[in-house]
Amino acid sequence: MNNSASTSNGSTLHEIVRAEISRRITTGMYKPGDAITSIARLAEEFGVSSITVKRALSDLQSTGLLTSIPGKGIYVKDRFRLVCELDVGMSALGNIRSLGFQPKVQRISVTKERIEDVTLSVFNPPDRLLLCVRKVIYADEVPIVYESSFVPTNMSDKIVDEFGKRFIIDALKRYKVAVKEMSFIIDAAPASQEAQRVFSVPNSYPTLRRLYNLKTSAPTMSIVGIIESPFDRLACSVRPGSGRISKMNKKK
Amino acid sequence: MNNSASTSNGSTLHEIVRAEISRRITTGMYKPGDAITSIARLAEEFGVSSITVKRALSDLQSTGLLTSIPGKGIYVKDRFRLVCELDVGMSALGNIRSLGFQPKVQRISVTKERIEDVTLSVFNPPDRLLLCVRKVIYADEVPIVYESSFVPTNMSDKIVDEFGKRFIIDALKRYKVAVKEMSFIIDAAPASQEAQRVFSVPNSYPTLRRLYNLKTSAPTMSIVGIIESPFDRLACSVRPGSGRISKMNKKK
DNA sequence: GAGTGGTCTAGACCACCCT
DNA sequence: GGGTGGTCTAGACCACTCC
Repeated sequence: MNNSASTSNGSTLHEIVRAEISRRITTGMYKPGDAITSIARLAEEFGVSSITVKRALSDLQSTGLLTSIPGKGIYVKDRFRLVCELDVGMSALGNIRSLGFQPKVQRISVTKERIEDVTLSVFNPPDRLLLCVRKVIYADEVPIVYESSFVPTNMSDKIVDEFGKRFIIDALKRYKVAVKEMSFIIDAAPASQEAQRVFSVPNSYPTLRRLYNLKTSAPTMSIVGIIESPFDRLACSVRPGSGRISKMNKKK
Repeated sequence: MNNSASTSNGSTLHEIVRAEISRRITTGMYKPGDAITSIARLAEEFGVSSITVKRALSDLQSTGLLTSIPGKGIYVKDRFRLVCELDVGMSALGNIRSLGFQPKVQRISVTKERIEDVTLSVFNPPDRLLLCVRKVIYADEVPIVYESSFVPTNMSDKIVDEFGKRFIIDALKRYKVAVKEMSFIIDAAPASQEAQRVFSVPNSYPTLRRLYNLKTSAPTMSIVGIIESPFDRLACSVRPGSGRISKMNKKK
């Protein structure tokens, strides 16, 4: 390549190309929303094969810097991320709005199915047919959340209908259902197949997940679910209660 | 391919191959620790080019199912994940031990540097030279945590030395430094360059991160840092204080 | 030396978008 | 029709491991 050594020492060609494109993004030469130079041009410019450029750009899509639209070009992604408190993380609609974004909820499906996702088994959910509500939440038309929630089949239709319109917690609140207990597991994971479609991200795209288990009284029931978000669109803030700090390391 | 339609309908060839290999792992035909059939053999078996097989296997490495050792073969990864409470998440050594794993801490480096990572800027850290302690924590010789912590340069050498041997919180505790305040941001992110080396994972591998900000009294200081873990090795459990649930949705 | 995974290339084909 | 990204292929080369 004519751009000798340029940025960062990645030994391989596609690493060098990746670093250079990455540099052009961070320095603002390629701006968010813009299409970058086409693969063919880049291959010519760098003096490498087009496949090597494709490899570099593919990696940059996996790391969230670029996104491609087949037939059009490869674009620099907008860079904004919401940070929401975990406590209200499940009722982030107000949170989204207060941050200056326009929230939107779109129900994907309401089905009856068994829980197959193994990660939810940490909550020991019932192994029977449950009502599954799936929805997507947008901020300014950008999808930031994909949620699947599992509720008992005898749940009132009215409440289930609400589930598709807002976060579970909000829906329960509207119907005065008291939440008795609530636990979370937070983890990261490659985007699920559905999430890949919804978020337009490639196979191994990192996502932040919140798995939850709610227990309500009056009526008594257990609700579990998964909230999945692209890593570059949402983060959680947590401020452990100060009382807990002193309890730390009490194990065994 | 002779294995007609096999599993899951991915339209493209490498998706079909990926699904089939994935199936062989989940059904136990390829077992954790085992080497899978070589690329050349798979290409022959499926009747596709070796590059297509490589693509499929590469994707499976990105999703944590496989790991490769150049010159030897491609192996099925062991599947175990620690779930630790966020409160004690930073002093997980006892946690690791109580789960039946042998913990080990390895100090990587102690340097003086400015904070460059933009994600830490949410904590408004001081923009001056800080002491940076980097370390890796293992469970049964498997690296599960890569931590970078930034402390004031006037920190006592003895304490800094402790930082390299245990979690920050534990080190402070040992020296009776009181933690006044503590806040976390939890997010996901593609593995950083150093994490890729430490964890032997590819470029876009999903990791779970805990960014923290500690404020201590006697002496008064601010400590920030990042804890990075492979998504398939660690998750966090959080149980919001029950008092907080009632406060939910109070926004605006 | 045979086998392995990883990189790189040249070139073909397709589906798509925009005139 | 010309440009774009995405898939697939055949084949070459390298560094590595194991015997």
